[in-house]
Amino acid sequence: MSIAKTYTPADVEAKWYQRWQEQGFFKAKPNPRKPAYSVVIPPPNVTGVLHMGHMLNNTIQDVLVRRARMQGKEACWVPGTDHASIATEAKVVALLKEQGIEKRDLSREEFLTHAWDWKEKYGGIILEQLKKLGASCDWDRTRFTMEPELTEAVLRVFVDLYQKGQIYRGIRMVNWDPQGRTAISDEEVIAKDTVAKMYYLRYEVVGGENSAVKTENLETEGAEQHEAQLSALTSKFLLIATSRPETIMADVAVAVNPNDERYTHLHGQKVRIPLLGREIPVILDEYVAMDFGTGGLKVTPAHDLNDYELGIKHNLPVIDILNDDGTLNEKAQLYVGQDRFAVRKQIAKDLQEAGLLEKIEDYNSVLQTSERTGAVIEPKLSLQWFCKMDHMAKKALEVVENDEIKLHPPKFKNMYRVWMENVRDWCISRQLWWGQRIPAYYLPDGSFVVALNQEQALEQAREQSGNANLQLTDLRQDEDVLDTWFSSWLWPISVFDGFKDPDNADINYFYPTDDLVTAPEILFFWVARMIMAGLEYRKEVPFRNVYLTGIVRDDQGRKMSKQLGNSPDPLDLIATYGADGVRTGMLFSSPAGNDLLFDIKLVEQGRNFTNKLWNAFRLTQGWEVNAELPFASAKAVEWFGAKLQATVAELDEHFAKFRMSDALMTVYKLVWDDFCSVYLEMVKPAYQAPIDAETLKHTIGYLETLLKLLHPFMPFITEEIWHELKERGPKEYLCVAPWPKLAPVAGGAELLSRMDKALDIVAGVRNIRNQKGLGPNKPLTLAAKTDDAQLLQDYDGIIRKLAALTEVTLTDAAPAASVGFVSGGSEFFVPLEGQIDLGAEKARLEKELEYTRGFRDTVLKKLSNEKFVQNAKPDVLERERQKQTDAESKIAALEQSLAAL
RNA sequence: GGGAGAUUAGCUCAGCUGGUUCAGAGCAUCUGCCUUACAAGCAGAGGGUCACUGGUUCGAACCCAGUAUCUCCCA
Repeated sequence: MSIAKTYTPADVEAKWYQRWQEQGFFKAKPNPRKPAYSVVIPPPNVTGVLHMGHMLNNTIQDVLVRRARMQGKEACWVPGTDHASIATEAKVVALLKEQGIEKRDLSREEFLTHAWDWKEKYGGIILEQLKKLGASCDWDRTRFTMEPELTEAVLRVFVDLYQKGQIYRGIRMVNWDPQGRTAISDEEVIAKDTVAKMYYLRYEVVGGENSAVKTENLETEGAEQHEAQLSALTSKFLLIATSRPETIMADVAVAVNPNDERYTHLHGQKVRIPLLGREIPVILDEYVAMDFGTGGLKVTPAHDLNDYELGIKHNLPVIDILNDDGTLNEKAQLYVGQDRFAVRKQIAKDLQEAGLLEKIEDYNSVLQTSERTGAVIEPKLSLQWFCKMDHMAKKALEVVENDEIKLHPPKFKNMYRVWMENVRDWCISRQLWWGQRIPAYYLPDGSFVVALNQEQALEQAREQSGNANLQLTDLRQDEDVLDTWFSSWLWPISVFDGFKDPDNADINYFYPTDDLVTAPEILFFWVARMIMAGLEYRKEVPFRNVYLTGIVRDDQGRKMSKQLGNSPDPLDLIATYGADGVRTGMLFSSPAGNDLLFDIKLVEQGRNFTNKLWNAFRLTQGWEVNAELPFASAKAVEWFGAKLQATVAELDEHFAKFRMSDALMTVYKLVWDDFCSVYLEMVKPAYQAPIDAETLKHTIGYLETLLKLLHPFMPFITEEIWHELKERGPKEYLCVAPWPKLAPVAGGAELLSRMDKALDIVAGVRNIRNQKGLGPNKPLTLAAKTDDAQLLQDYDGIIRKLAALTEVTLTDAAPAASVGFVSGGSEFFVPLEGQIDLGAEKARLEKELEYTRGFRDTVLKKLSNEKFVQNAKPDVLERERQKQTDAESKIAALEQSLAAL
């Protein structure tokens, strides 16, 4: 026998992954004889490399998919990647820059050539890495959100929604990313708390007394005088608080609340913008908060959403002083060409020198930043394309509310509802090149048509303009591309070609998909919108269950990130601990929706578990069979059969509730505790003694069942052992073996509870061994005072073997010089000549007696409570009575033991 | 500022419609073991006023109210 003592995953993982692929086990096609099970991968960005979040997410998907496959479903896991418009473009731009090439020097086509090169080179890395993890995707179905077919789907949807009036073009305040130089959606904005400065600026009142007041005076005078001076000052100046002094050149008004008595004298007046001197009106609006700042608000419609709305209401002009890159343009008149933040510093100085800066205060505010580039977002008015959300959101909310789609854990339902009820129109245009170009074509007269391709656009344009001579060259396609999510929201449909060919066999069979596994942070970005698209284009939800994973954090609770350097390299982990070890390690601590505090110890635990399994297998391979021997382990076999059945039922329940961690723990304990520590110890023959054929047959059968249950979690080692156990047919792989479906064992509950009692006796003996320092193998005997002699008779062999007893006898009284324990209602004694400490033994018994009496008393108290007896359900009452009986017999046993000492 | 969720052993978490076990698991800890499958192991043990304060109930970790702390979402 030469099976390695330690399992080495590296030796087998690549081999089995290759065989599975060769056998085509991961391939799925419509099969009317089988129920479909499908999952679409959340397509990783082509910019990414595998990180711990992918490991968790894809492990969970693989567990679900592998189990479904074993359950006899046509399991289809569709992989693919996402073109990640802004992130990829940024990477390519940076790479070109390193080579000394500027994007602006390239034509669109030239740039895209570079981008595609980049995608071909790096875009598939993550998918290759997922194979190392064991992901059982149908690789033939690998899709890319920007491939021709999926691009066509995107364009079709754009045209269709435009024709339905769901997509429109309009000037709106958008979130502008000056670094990416593109608009981004509301959902891509991250708010960060920050301490900013509040600048108090003096706007000179036109026609007021034009004498500057020195700030120093204000600071040195007393409070009363200060007030007096301040009020004098307000007749000359209006004090305005702003966190963005660099935007004053874009001011078109200042606003005060009409109810604000401090400013009544300013109604109908004008003020001058500091430094610039331009006159702007004082407008009245109840929107202005009187208790914020000074109660005066500068109105800058081009650079603030609220101001923009005020501007519309009061019919104010719009002055946009910012370039796309965040520098000031000539409309600002001052500081032209300088960056907005540089200007902020400079203007504060200049204002100070001009005596127009009253003071600067710290101020807690929220900084809006770009999820993609980290740049501070600039609210910017621009002409963009929008997709209406209200109608689609309403329907997408309904299906989650009525559980047609279930979120796991359900706590996310609340979040989802709030978002769907407050959703705003979706800005879908991006000022980038990498992505699907918006299929809108502008005519020379400035009007436009929307069409699937140039030919159709030309046709429409001729019709619309009445000019039959219009040529393609007269048309100019919109320069912008679509938001990446505008392609990913179609993913569950487009991967099955559901737009090109809405009635094809694949989509009819695999759609709706079953489960989606993703991160809560893209619940709205992606999940909600897939639901919208599904309902819009298939009239059916895209999936039934959404399992939301947590964020992988380090053991200090910090999010894993490259910058912190606190993330292990997943491939190193796999190389060190094996894919199976890593998979189980990740799952050990990942209840649905909770963040996972990654700890290498858990991966170690996973690795140890594979080794445990390996050694259980090794044990069974070391046995020699003697066909002459009678079946020696009937009790053990019978018990484990019942245990297995009960556990499989429990396991299926965990899966049904998407409790992956609990499911894993259930099998873990079944294998380690019940199978290895108990069952194998029961059936294991003495050293070099042979085993009987019947016991071996059952044991191998059980091991095979365990391998099946483990396979979704640990595909590699289980497949390896499966094939080591015996010669298998060419198609006979564990990967496609049927999932155990066990019928309830007659009297199973009774079998389990009887064995529990027997094992409790074993534990009692072992405890005494430990206490007395006797070692595990010193031969002992056991005397029992019990009403259940049958138990001892039935389990005699097991008890003696596991507790290393030479004999178990019945007795009426405690033997002299023995240590006792109580189990169930019975009393047990281990005679120990010369090793008894009478005092200690007495103390121990008394302690237990006191405790048991206390317990009995609480039970009695309950039972003597009339209201309890009246109100409690019969089974509860019955249990309490049982407790009383058990406690009383235990007390009697203890009392006798004490008396016998 | 508005909303949601959480608080149970040293750590990470279960605990279903209140009632099997005067609270469970894994890890960690402690004790003893290199016992012929496994020291990546075996056997055993200790460890909790279920955040706090009230209330409802025969009975509360669980239901209700308030307080404190934390997390997330939205502004």
